[in-house]
Amino acid sequence: MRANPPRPTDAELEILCVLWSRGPSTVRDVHEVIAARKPTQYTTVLKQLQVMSEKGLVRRDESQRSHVYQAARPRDWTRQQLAGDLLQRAFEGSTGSLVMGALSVQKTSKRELAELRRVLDEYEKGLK
Amino acid sequence: MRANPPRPTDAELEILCVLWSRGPSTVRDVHEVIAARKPTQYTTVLKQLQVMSEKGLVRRDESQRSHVYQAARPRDWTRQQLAGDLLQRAFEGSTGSLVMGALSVQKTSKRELAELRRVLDEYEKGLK
DNA sequence: ATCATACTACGATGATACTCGTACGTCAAG
DNA sequence: CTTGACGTACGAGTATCATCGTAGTATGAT
Repeated sequence: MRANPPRPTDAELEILCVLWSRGPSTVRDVHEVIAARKPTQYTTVLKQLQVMSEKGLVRRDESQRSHVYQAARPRDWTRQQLAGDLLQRAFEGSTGSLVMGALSVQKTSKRELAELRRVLDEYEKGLK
Repeated sequence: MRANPPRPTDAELEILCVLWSRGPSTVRDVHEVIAARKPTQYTTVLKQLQVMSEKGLVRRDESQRSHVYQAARPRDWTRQQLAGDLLQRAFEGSTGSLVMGALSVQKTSKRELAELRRVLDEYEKGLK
């Protein structure tokens, strides 16, 4: 149970996504979702969640026979960490470059572009 | 020398950044830059570069006694890969969320915001 | 020729990630 | 009370990452 959790690994992030979308879940719940995409043993997910609990990435409620796990940090907070981390490691802190990179890899529709402008406006409003 | 190189690890990315900024470099060149930030042995950088060469992340010119390394892929291409990868793994492919995350972690100035709008405009122009 | 310097090659080590099998406990139905 | 279904705990195997020490080779200066 470390105080501030480390950057989640690939497998851990996949599990976190499930928890974020489903809310508090049992191992069985998570396993069903994961195994649907890629053949995975139940105990693999279990072990993963135990480790994640150790790291402080998830919280565990043991009051039930089937323990219930939930993400320790909200989705947007974690996303922010990951974006900031990549920003530092690969983009020299240049937000513009990151945005450009994201735009060019994913075909972004006109609608989404408008949405992005709205995001910028909103952000600027909260700035001053 | 794998055909399409895998996602670079943290240490590898750090070295790639040096190569991108310096251009073709010897191990010594790279080591000097790396060691300035964090105490690191020469042979660590050497080994790293050998492995990266094996993976196809860098190319090696052995014609000189001191081998000369250069990044196998251009900076922007790699950045795009990384952004796209994160986009898929953590942001459900939503560019808007990624941008939002990037904005909120790094204090972005008004000037940069204007720059970002320009980036959006330019991207849209090339779209239709 | 000898010697110090600079360079590459490579094995070893410890840490972490990921996966799975096995052991074991609990509980309800028969 | 036995059995089967379901749950957790945990050790172990394999792979990758990151770091470094040692060995050996080439080069240039004395």
